Amino acid sequence: MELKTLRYFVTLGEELHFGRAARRLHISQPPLSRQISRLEEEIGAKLFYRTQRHVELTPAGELLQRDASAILANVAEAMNTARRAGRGEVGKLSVGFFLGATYTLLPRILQNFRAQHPEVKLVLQEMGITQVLDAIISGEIDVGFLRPPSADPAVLTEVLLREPFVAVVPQNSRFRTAKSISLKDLADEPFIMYTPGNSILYTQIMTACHQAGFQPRIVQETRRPITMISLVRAGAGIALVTSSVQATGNKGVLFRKITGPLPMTEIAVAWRARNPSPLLQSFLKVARQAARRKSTAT
Amino acid sequence: MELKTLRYFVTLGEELHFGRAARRLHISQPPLSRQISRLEEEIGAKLFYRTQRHVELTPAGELLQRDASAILANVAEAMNTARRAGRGEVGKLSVGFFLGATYTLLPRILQNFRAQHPEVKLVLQEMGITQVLDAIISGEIDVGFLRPPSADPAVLTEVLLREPFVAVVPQNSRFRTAKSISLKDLADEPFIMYTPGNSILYTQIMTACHQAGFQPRIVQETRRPITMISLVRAGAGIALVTSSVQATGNKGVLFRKITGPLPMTEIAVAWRARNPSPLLQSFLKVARQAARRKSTAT
DNA sequence: TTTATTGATACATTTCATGCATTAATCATG
DNA sequence: CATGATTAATGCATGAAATGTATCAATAAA
Repeated sequence: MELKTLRYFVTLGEELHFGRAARRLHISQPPLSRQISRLEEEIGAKLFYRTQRHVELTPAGELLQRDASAILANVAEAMNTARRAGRGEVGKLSVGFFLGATYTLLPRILQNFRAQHPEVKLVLQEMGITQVLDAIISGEIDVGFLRPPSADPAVLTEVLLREPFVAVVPQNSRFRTAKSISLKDLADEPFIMYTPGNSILYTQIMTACHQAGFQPRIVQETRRPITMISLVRAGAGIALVTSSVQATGNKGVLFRKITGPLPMTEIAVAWRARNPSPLLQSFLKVARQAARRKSTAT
Repeated sequence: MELKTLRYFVTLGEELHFGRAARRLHISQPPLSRQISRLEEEIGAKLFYRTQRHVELTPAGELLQRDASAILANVAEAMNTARRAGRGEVGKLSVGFFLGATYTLLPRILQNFRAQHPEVKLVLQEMGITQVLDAIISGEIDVGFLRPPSADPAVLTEVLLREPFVAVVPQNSRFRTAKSISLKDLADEPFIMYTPGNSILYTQIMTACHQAGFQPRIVQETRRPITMISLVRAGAGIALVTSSVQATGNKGVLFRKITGPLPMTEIAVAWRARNPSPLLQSFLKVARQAARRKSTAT
């Protein structure tokens, strides 16, 4: 049983005339006759009542006519779906990310990607930076956001965003009139700090303070920048956070630029090497575009 | 796009190994490679990631895999349905009948037919005898029940049942002790009669009375034997009905055999000549069987 | 480095649908 | 009633397309 036969059958079922049907199919009449009778033989039932003057569908033919049309439509649709999937227009993409990517970068990327690929299902998972790397390697996610460096050679990374640290100070702070703050001016301030565990930021800040010649006095530790800001607002001390955190709102606190030895922190997108999925490529393209626009905007 | 190609694709998608898949398909490996790449070309997207060591489905391939399996299953099912329809095991059959067939004959036929062909949809329509004939000719129904004769040569009929008339008399009738009644004994009784219009029974009864030497005194006319019985019960007169009407129940009235010139009435099944539908043939077969058993039972 | 495995390619072969010519059967027309 | 036209089926030669055998290229394992 081949689709060609079904197409012949459906056309003949519509025309009910071997000559006309053959013409519509761009073949001559004899092969159509042959194919139809071969089909009838294969099914083991007459599909057309035919005299030399009249062609009509049998009950069996009528049933098959309906089914065959549906099948042909399904085939066409399946091919179309596969074609679009090949161009990265449909499918599923799993994305893993750490908290720091959620402030400005990720929302923009997701928004653009959804606009360009409305039929792609995005599966989003928040996780720690190290978990992002593991998930990429294990194949649990197709693409992830993390802070470089990532050691694994099977994972490719590309820095999307470089952002400075900013100081978070209370509204009544002595820094409230300053446009920027030198890092060593903070030497005597109580610090609200990232948890040392899985945060590269902790290392960056501690190193920078060391270079500036002091050891920060840490009064509180937390993973979440939002919590830091709340604590600053409550007067517990000052904090250093990445610039993008400002996007979450700044009621009750002030953000100030930092001068001194603090490096920029980086957010990178990462994916499994040898993953030629067109969806992944599309996603990376959108991510790069969004990052470019974001960078200029900052 | 042909089903053969889809079958190759599905098998390869299951095996993920050209050699094994080819073996399962009873072909050698090269044609499989060719067919798959031809399919990829046609769709315009890679369906497998393949190195010389590993074969894996692409996202597009995975989608098509699902669709293709479903399509192949649908094709198999469609062929099966058509095959069974060819044997008269599935489909639709429209049956038209007149009131008189509904007492004993039709229920038995339908019950047997439904038991033997559970997947055949029966469309039932009650109509007058003349309408049955018209509906057969027009193709509105496939098979009908009527009282012969039917004039049309395009319609074949076959008598299924011959039944006598019986007299319906009130319980307090002077005939209550009689085992049978001679037709001419009814000469002075008030008659409850079929409507002359479309009832052959009217003609039969009137003719018989005439032969018996009297003109019945008609006090009431109705189409429905049930109504006649009600009227008899109410004391309006006596009636002559076909024997099978007794099956509807006889509370309050008595049924008595008639002797005399009254002929049997016939119920026939009728169908369009040149209707080779296997369903029709099955139905006729069941009808004949049911009629034979019914006849002996009466 | 060697050997085995696996998918792709080259070419001859076979299979099978197709087209042309013709036949048989039915319907319309004079 | 006979003739011609129409339509589906059949016979036969042709051609296209899939198949099989042999082979190559690339990778992984020993």
